[in-house]
Amino acid sequence: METDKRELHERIACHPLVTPFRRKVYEALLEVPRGKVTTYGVLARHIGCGSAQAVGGALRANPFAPDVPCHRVVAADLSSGGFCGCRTGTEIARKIALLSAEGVPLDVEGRLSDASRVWKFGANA
DNA sequence: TACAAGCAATAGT
DNA sequence: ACTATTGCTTGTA
Repeated sequence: METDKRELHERIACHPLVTPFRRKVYEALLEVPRGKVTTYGVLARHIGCGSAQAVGGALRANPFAPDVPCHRVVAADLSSGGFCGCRTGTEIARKIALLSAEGVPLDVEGRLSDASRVWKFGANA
């Protein structure tokens, strides 16, 4: 039994710091199934934005973590990217652990071992 | 309201 | 490896 997604969506909509753009980012992120990841670029493109940095900026201030699985977002290079505003450190180790617990194989460097684990919106598995 | 700087990135040189 | 580009957020004037 999982959390009511609708409630989470309403929670997002009610948040004062959440702009329409951020909301798109979070909702798109919720479309990524467990055991899969996505990249900043793909996610940005999916929400109609050409800047992955904008996505990064939105996730950096993600007030819904880990309800919004920001840890399922990696860089196009398959590197871990960042987590909770940190690009390296204990937080990243936490991100790796979370992904590993979801069935996503990560290298000891925090890199994705299998590129096919990347979720492309519309390209089903 | 207007302007400038920065960001968990990516692509191209 | 480095620079340029990208769209959005935040802070300051």
